[in-house]
Amino acid sequence: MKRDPASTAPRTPHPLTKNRVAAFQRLVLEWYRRHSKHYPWRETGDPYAILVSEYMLQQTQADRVAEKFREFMTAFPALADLAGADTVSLIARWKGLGYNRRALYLQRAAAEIITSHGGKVPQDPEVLITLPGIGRYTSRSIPVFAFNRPEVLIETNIRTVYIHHFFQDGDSVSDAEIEPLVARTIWTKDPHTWYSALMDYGSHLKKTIKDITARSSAYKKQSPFKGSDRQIRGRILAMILDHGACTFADLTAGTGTDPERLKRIIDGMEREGFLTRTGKRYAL
DNA sequence: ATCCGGAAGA
DNA sequence: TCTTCAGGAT
Repeated sequence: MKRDPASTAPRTPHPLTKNRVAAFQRLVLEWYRRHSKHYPWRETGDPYAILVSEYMLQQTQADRVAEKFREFMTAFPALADLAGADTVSLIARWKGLGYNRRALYLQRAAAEIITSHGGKVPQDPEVLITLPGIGRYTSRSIPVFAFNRPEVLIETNIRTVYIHHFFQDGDSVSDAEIEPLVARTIWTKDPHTWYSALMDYGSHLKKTIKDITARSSAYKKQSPFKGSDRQIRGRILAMILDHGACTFADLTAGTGTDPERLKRIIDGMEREGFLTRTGKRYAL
């Protein structure tokens, strides 16, 4: 059933009374008490570790991040280790997670934290959002999970919970509609636990019930990966990781890409800081 | 509104 | 084979 976009009538059927808030919190927390998953970033009090995990978790399944996170933290145990790392070992440790420029952003953020914030991960979302690779969501998720601050968080799993519970028959539900509900229902006694519970529960709902996320206005279908520029970019990075510096001819042959297109892609990667050209060879 | 990865489940 | 993923930058 489609909702009239011009309608401004609230579609939440009942006002969010204290009793209803408490009941919702009990439901989520009780579910979490029985089904909580354990992740390495839930066992640390180190804000740097939370920072790393939040970058890795952007658009990458938590179950897939867990092992990569452990390896990454072993390779770069502290902020300074990451800030001083060479690009090869950085990208090598990131390999498999996808969206590799998150690794570049993360390293630049680490450097900025050292040079401009006294080596301490900032607690204020308005400060965090100035760092590269940190947007609306991550600027709040770091304060929640590193400092247990009661910020308002909305991501795909949380969205799923609120759409399922408060917009039963709603279609194209916007984040603007969800946000006040999230704000009103935060379990302020322990925001870290609260949002962990919401995320695990939302993940479970998505596996159980079909197409909840499709009812969000934030829902978009992705463009195909096969044959895309980002597939070529992945191949370029893999080649250089495996063989070291490569010539343009190496890359055309190795990636099976016509020169004109490859040139355009390489130029982009140079601008982003993935590649440096010395003479005829491209390296990380 | 598009682009950015690549693994994993269906 | 198709879909999704603890989003962000341009």
